Amino acid sequence: MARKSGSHADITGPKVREAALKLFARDGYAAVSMRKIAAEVGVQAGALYLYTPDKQSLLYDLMKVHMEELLDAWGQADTGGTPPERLEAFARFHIHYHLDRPDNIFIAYMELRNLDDANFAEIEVLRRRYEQGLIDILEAGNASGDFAVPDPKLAAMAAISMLNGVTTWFRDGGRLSRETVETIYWDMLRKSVAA
Amino acid sequence: MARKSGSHADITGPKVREAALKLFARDGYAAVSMRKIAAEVGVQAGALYLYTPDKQSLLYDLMKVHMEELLDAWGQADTGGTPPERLEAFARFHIHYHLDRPDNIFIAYMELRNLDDANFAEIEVLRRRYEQGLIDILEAGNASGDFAVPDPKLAAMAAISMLNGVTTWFRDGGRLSRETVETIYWDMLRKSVAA
DNA sequence: GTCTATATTCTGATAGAC
DNA sequence: GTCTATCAGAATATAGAC
Repeated sequence: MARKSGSHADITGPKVREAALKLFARDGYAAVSMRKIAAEVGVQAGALYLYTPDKQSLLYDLMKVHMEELLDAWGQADTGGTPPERLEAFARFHIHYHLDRPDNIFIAYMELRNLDDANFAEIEVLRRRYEQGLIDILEAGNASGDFAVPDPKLAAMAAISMLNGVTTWFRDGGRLSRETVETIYWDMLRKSVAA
Repeated sequence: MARKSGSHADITGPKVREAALKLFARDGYAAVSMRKIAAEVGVQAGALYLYTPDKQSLLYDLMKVHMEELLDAWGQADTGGTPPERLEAFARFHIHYHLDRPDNIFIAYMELRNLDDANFAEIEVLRRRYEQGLIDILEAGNASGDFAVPDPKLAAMAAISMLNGVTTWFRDGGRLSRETVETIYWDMLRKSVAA
């Protein structure tokens, strides 16, 4: 199949989403205009509407793909074992995955309020599913006597908040390596829920 | 001194900042127009410029006042003692203070990117001063043998991230009381840095 | 001190040429 | 598939009446 000259649907589509992700993460959804996204891609504003029905769908699609990929990746990384082993896997997975995708987590946690009601509800389901995975581990650890967590729901929120924070300050090439950071965070989390 | 009828500078000024705080926290700086702030206050858009030179200054003033009050309040709450005592005071203070001012912390942590460069630099100094207070406690605890914190800077970030998270889900009248939440968070933090 | 009116720029989105 | 041109409305901010 010969590619028609001037036809770039297979390239421009992904580039639009990449540009939107980058700019939404950097400046915030509301502060980014369709013209700025177009300029980042290197097309005119009108051309964007070949790839998305509107700006809101662009945000929703980015979030949905991110959450689905996150859930899928954690499903693969969660290879079982004792509750402490699973918790370590979760902590290391979460930090590692998010440090590789700082823009994604930024919009996933900061731009929820810019989703319209129906889209928000759908993303919220996926977000809660991810949280529930951690809650399950904490409850299993309580049952096995490895953990002493008075409220697994609260502890899960606290743990995720703590781990998420790493993306706000970590930079590759800084004072600490990823491996060191991962280990220190895991150590704090381990002690915080220990029996 | 008789008040002139129709003159409300002493009332409207604070109302403008209150309205801006509320709307910036709810919808985000970029999504809030001067017209919406004016509508919330009950005046016309043009009248706002009697109380602020522009929208950016409104955001900056809110952040600056918040950070200065936060630093001042922690200065009062930090009554000394052993490192574990001071850490407990910090944890309880931080949660308590922020649950009372959810809008303030929301903009302080979410709208930093909407400050222009000069304003950002000034707010960042205040933010780091607050963080440094916690780092000092952790270092004192390492020295006294109460804590075993391999990297106090990182641990301070992790702790603040964890504590900040409470504002994203806590609602008065929910499943858990403030006192319970405060105690559970403090317990997790205590264990996470323990020797 | 607040209003109305306005200047100017930008917004999301669409229509039609190529 | 991308462009130019354009619409209708909203944005920040200012000027001048009252």
